[in-house]
Amino acid sequence: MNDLSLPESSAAPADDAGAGERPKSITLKDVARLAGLSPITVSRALHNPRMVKPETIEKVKQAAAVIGYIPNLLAGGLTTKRSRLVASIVPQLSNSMFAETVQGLNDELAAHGYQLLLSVSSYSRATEEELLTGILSRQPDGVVLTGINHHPGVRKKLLAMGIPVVEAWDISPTPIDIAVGFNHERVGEAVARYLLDKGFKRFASVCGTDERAVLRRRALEAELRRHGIELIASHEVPPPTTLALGRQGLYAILEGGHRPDVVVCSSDVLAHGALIEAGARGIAVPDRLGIMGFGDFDFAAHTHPAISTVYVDKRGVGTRAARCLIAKIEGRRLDDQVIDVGFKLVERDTTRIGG
Amino acid sequence: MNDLSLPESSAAPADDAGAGERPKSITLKDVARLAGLSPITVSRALHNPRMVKPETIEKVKQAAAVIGYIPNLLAGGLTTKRSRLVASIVPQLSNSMFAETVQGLNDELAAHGYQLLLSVSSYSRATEEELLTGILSRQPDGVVLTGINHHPGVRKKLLAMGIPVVEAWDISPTPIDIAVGFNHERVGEAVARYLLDKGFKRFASVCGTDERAVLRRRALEAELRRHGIELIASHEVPPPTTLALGRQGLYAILEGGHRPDVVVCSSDVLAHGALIEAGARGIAVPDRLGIMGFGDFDFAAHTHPAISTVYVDKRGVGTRAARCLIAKIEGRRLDDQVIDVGFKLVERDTTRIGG
DNA sequence: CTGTTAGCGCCTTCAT
DNA sequence: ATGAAGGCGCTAACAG
Repeated sequence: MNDLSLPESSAAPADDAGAGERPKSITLKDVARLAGLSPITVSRALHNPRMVKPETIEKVKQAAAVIGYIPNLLAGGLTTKRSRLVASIVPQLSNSMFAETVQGLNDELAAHGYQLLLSVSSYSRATEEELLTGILSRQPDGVVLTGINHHPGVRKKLLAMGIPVVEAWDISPTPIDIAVGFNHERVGEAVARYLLDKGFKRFASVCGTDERAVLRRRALEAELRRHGIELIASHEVPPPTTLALGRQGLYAILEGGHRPDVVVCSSDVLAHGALIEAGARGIAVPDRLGIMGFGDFDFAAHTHPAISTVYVDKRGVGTRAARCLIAKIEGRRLDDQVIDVGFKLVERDTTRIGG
Repeated sequence: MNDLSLPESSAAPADDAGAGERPKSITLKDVARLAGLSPITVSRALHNPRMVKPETIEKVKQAAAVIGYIPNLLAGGLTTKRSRLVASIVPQLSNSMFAETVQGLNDELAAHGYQLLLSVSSYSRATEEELLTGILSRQPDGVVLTGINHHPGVRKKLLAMGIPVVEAWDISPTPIDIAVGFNHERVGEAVARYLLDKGFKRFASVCGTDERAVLRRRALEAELRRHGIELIASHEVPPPTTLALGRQGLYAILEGGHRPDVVVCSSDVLAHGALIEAGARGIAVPDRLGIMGFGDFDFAAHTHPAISTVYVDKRGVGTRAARCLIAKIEGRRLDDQVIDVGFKLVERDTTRIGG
C-alpha cells in the first residue's frame, strides 16, 4: 500500500549539498500514493480545502508532513499563469530611501502571500531595461519600477505582458499603468517659498545628480528666480549620496569663496554632512547658515541642531504600490491610476531663524 | 508559410493591463513557426548558439525580435531543474548593514545571470522558517540566510532540498553548508583589549538586542572581567538601531547617574547618536568620554569627531556569499566551507586619548 | 546541424 | 466529493 521508504533521518549529508545531483523531488504524486488518493485530490486538499472532505484533508496533511512535501511553484505557475511573484527594480539599495520603500513593499506583499524579486539598476535606464527582460521571463504577477523615465522598450514589454505595473516615487500624467509618488517640482517650489519666507537671501545647493533630485532643484531655482534671486553656488554630487559628500559639498562652496546664508540639500544625508562641516568650521547653524534637507530620514529629528526637511512617506510608497498591484492582480478596479502621496515641510532647528 | 499576424502596434491598451485576461503568451513554438524551424532548434539557437548554424541563429533572432518573444523561465526551470534564482532572507533592510550585503549579493548574482528573491524575517526565527517554505517552493538554486541560529525545520528542509546554502554574517563550526562571516566574540574581545590599552576604565554599553550584537557585548564583558573590570552601565535597544536610540542610550546612562569614560555601541549608528548627545551636553569627546562604534558605516569617518569603529566588509559578505553559491551551483568544489572575512579595528577620533 | 518524442509537476476541464 | 485525461512551455535524450 505504502511503497515509499520513509526517510529515517531525512537528508543528504551536509557536505554533499549542491553538488549537482539533487535528491529527486517529492511530488504531489508521492503524497497521493502515500495517502491512497489521486494527485488531484491532494492538490485540492492543499489549495481548495472546501472541495474536499475534512477527513481526506487530514490524511493528506499527514502524508505531506511525513514525507516533507514542498509544492513546486514553477509547475503550478506554469498551469495557472499566476506566479505570486512581484518584481521590483530600484536604482540602489544601500544608503538610500529606496531600502525603506522596498521594505514596505516586501512587507505588504508577504502579508498577501506574494514574494519579491528584487533588482538594482544603478541608476541606469539601459540596465533597467535589460533587467526587465530577465524579470519578465519569470512571469511576475506585477512589477514595481522606480521613476517615470524609462528606456522605450520598457513600456512596450510591460504592455505586451499585460501585467499591472507601478511606477514609484514620481507621478506622471501618462503612467505605464499606475503611479505612486509625488510631484518633485512642487517640493522644489515649496522649499524655495518656505526659505524665502524665513528671510534667507543667498541660496546655495548641494544636489544629487539623480533625476528626481535635479527636478526638485530646477523647480527651486525657477521659483527663486520668480522672486529675483539666483543660486549663488550649486554643487552636484553623484549617487549614492553620503554624509562625506555633503561635507565636501559645503566645503567646496565655502572654499569657492561663496557665502550663502542657506544651503539646500537634495537629501538629509547630504544635509547632515553639511551640518557637520559647518560645526567643524565653527559656523553657527542656523544663525549664520541655514540647512535644508530632504526625505525626513529617521536621524533628521535627532541631530544637533535638528535638520529641517521635507517629509515623504518612503515606506508608504512601497506599501501602497503593493496594494495597488495586488488589487489589480486580483481583478479589482482601482479608483485612481495615479496616487499622490504628497510631502510635508518639516521645520526644525537648521532653518529656524528670525521671525 | 507564416500564419502569424504580426502585431501592428504591439500591445493592449494601458488601462487594460492586469485585468485578469493577459494576452496569450508568445511561445517558442510561435517563433519556430515564423522562422520555419522546430521549437527545439529555436531553443538551441537562443541558449546553445554553437549547436546551430550561424545563419539559422540569425533567422531565429529576427523572428524572436519581430514577435517580441520572451522566454518562460517557469517552463524552462521545470525541465532543467535550474531556476537561476537565489533566495535570501535578511532580518531587516532599512537602516541596517544588511542593505549593503544584499546589494553586494545582488550585484554579484546579476553579473552571473542569477536573480535575487528577497525576504525579510524581522529578526524572527519562526518567520524565517515560514518564509523559507515559500521560497523553496520556487526551486531556488541556492539560499543565503543571515546568522547561524535557525528554527530546526530550516536545516532539515534545506538539506532535503539539496541546494547550496550560505549562512552569512557569522561563522560556525557546523554550518548547514557554507558560512561567510566572522567571529563576533573575537570582535568583543578585541574592542575590550583595545580600549583597555587606551587607558579607559569605566565602561558603559549601548547595545542592540540582536543575536550578534549580544554575542559581541558578552565577549567584551568577559574580556573586561578578566582584567578585573565590570561594565558600569548597559543599555539595550531593540532593532532597528537608530541615531535616536543612540542618543537616548547615552542619555539614559548619564541620567542614571553613571559616569563612564567610554561607551561601547553595537553599531556606528548608535555611536553617532551617542556622539550627538555628548555634543548637545557639551561633553568633550574623546577627552571626557570615548565612543566606540561597530560596522564602519560610510559616515563614521566623516562625523566630527570621527568615530572609532570596527571595520567589516559588509558588501564583501554578500559578494562572497554569491560566489560560493555560484561555484557550488555550477558544480565546483569549494576549498573552504567556512569563510572568515575578518574585521579590523579602526581608530579614529572618538577614542584617541592619552598615549 | 536539425528534428522527434517524451515528460518535468501541476492544475484545468470534463467526467463520475 | 473524487478521479482521468490533457496540456501549460520548455528542454533532455535520442535519433537522423
